[in-house]
Amino acid sequence: MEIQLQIKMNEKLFLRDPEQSELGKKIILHSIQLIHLNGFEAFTFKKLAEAIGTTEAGIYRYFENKHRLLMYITAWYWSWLEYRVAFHTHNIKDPVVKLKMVIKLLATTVEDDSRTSYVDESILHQIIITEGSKAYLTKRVSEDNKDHLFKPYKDLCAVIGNMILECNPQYKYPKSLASTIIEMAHFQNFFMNNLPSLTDFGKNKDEAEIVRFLETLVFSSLHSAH
Amino acid sequence: MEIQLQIKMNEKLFLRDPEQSELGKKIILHSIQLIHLNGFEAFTFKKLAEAIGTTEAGIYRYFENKHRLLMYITAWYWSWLEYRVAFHTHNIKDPVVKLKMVIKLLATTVEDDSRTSYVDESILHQIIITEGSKAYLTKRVSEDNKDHLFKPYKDLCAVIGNMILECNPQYKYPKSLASTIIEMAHFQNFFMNNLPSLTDFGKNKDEAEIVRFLETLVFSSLHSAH
DNA sequence: TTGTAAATGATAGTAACACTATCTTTGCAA
DNA sequence: TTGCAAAGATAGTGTTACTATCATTTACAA
Repeated sequence: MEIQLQIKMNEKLFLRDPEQSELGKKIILHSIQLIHLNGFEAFTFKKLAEAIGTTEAGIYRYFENKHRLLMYITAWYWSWLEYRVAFHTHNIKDPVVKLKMVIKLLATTVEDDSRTSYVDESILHQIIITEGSKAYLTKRVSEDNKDHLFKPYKDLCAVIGNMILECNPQYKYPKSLASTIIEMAHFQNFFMNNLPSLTDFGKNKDEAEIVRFLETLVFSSLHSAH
Repeated sequence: MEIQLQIKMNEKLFLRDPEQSELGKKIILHSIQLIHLNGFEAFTFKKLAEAIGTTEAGIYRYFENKHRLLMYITAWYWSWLEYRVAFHTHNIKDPVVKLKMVIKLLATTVEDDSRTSYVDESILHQIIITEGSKAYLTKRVSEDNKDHLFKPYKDLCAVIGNMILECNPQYKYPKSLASTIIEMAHFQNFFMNNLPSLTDFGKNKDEAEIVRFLETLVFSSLHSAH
């Protein structure tokens, strides 16, 4: 049984849909690899074009600029994660169990999903950790937000926020707690690997510890009488 | 009584110490303003030189490149904040009260400190929220870390981590909780103002609510039996 | 089979950016 | 007054971030 997973992306993220052509898929595949290799700052369309075997102009037909490409990639990631969350929490009734699953999905290394041939999810996860927040930490956030370019992130946050409310309908900050879980799942991972003294996981560098930290953080908030 | 506040900076952050000359101080003052105005990506040494009334070459005598200048500014901010934390928690014995003070200092708009003539702290606070994490979200983190360029941030984190342990010596993740407080104080502020649906503060846009959110987050963790 | 349009390839060019080099002037101190 | 560091002035280089144009291939439809 061969299933293809296709994610519908906001059309404002691209000039030409990269999923609709070989060149487009190559752009996604190689940009993820190159950003992972050199970091987003050193990543250029010229290098990307060389890696693919096309020219700069070819890339520009798909993406306005490299920041838009980053936004596309991050949006894709959050959409894919929301799908995974839906899949893995399906049929689970206990909201606590669901929330634990979400934390695990967020904070644990992912394996490449063979149903998406042109995206390597394990590398993607790595670059979202380091580069993901650069998608919105700009002067253009509000404009981009009006074009709904961050919708996948916000949707995921809303899903998690609702689970939090299921756990404790009285809890006052479901959305902020949700965005905290999302961001910290990534930042604690980055710190663990790069600035370990900002975490308590430096010795073992074990993602499972991040999961435990987030679980205590979340569930003591939700169970407390505040 | 006129007191000057001087912060000793790591010498690897600059080529020539900006605090030791008029031009240097102008570079700091105007770079903060320009980054605040246009964002870090659009900020260039040429624009900075024009704003100051000098040339690009003049700036390059002080800072290797604009990323180093950002690192200098953020390091300065964290040092200043650590000083403020020390000042405002001095003579307070109750660690819970101390920790609440820290959260307030982190999450609340600061006023310009008149003892530092060449730094406008209220603008500085704003740019650290948006640009601060770009100082370390790079491929060079580990190298830069070896040169101790993030020491002020790590020191602050350690100070907060110790307060956390004072509150509850059994708590397992003092450093991760500390870095979570620091990052979330800023990110929730950014989200509140730019992507409000990621928070529960969108309506009032009131920093006091961020403080309350962080307090419940922190103290339910510290008081719980986990 | 040919016609047509879309996608791609190939090449060129521009303005801005990120530097580096060099030479001159200024200020101030021994 | 000489000497030296800081700053000013000017120029230049390679790269980046795009835009434009025209030729070639492909795909499918008449």
